[in-house]
Amino acid sequence: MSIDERKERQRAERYELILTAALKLAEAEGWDAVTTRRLAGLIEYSQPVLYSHFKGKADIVAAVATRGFEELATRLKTAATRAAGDPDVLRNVCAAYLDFARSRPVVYEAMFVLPTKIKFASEATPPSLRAAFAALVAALGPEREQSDFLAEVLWSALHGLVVLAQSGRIPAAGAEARLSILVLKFSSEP
Amino acid sequence: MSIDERKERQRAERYELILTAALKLAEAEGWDAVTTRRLAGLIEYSQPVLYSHFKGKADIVAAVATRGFEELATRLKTAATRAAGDPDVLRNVCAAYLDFARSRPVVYEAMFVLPTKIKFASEATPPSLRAAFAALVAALGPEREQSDFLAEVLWSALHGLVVLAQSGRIPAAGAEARLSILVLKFSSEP
DNA sequence: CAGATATTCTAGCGTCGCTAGATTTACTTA
DNA sequence: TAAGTAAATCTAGCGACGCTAGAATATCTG
Repeated sequence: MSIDERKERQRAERYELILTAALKLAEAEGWDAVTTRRLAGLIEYSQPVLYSHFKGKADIVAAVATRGFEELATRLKTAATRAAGDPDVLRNVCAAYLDFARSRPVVYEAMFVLPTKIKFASEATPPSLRAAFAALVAALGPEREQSDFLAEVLWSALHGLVVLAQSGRIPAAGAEARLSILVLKFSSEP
Repeated sequence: MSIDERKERQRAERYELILTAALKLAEAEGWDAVTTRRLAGLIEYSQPVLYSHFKGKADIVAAVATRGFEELATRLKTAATRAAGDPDVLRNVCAAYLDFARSRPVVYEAMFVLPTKIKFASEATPPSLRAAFAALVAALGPEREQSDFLAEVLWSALHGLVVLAQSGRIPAAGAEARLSILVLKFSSEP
């Protein structure tokens, strides 16, 4: 059965090839440029091969997004532990979120902007996504009332800052000042 | 020159016809369903007629968005004056923002989500958009330091709540609770 | 009514996501 | 090793997209 194993391995490699090609192309020219034809050209296979790995273009984007959830969760957890106990935990975690969005804009877009079938806030939510959200909750400090709602509002603010900045709707300058304001508002006990 | 006036009037009517058809179609089936072909069919003219009024599809969306800015500005100003002096100004204005987004989701999408060439935070920013932002600034109370940054963070939070809810990324339930938290955080002096 | 001008339409270009069916490649068996 | 089968891959094409050149029609002017 070693032949089948090799085939399986080669398929997995080609799967990776597709994902990295999609990511590189999106990073270079945006998700609009990621067409099935160009992707097929990049991996040097014909279009239908893509469909033997993914259900369609949306599925490829979703796969990139899923990896993004893992990276974001890791980053947030790292930021939280590095500043554990510190009064700046919240600031560190928020900064990590914003840094992630800044450093991987197209991945962020795949995760949180493009239409997706990935389930949020349900049983089918990917574990990495739950973990990322849990990191936000934790950063807000010890169990308060309605800490889930609180975390959702914080997340909304962070997400708003990211997308409004990415689409040029708020100026790039002043990001630090906005972060400070946000942290101030959310760390002070009412 | 009355003939030319009639022609001008008819052109203006057809312009309106296009915009209302686009809006209705978007409301019924989403912006993806708004194609130049379907739009042409709805107004009972051929496709190229659309291009004698608008530079392209994006231009039509932008026109819908521009009207949305006016409506939003009006709503926010009304909410502000109705509760003037009241300690609940902020809550009222935020609620008005969220209500607008809830009641006109596709218009909101055209304004703040879909890619657009409309300029934000620049000299070319439409007056209605500036007015809407000014209403947010005003709702935050008398001149504080960095009130523009503060308003931008508030706006980000509101926008985040809207888009994450609209895309199913945070649950529909609990909107009231989140609004309360947001207002609490932004109204308390640090 | 004839000619000029403005308006509208037909038809088509190149692109998209996606897929049926032909073809080639790889493996199995006699 | 050769023939036959199964798996993998490709060619070619469908219908829809935004957009436009140039033909056809309607409208106005002299």
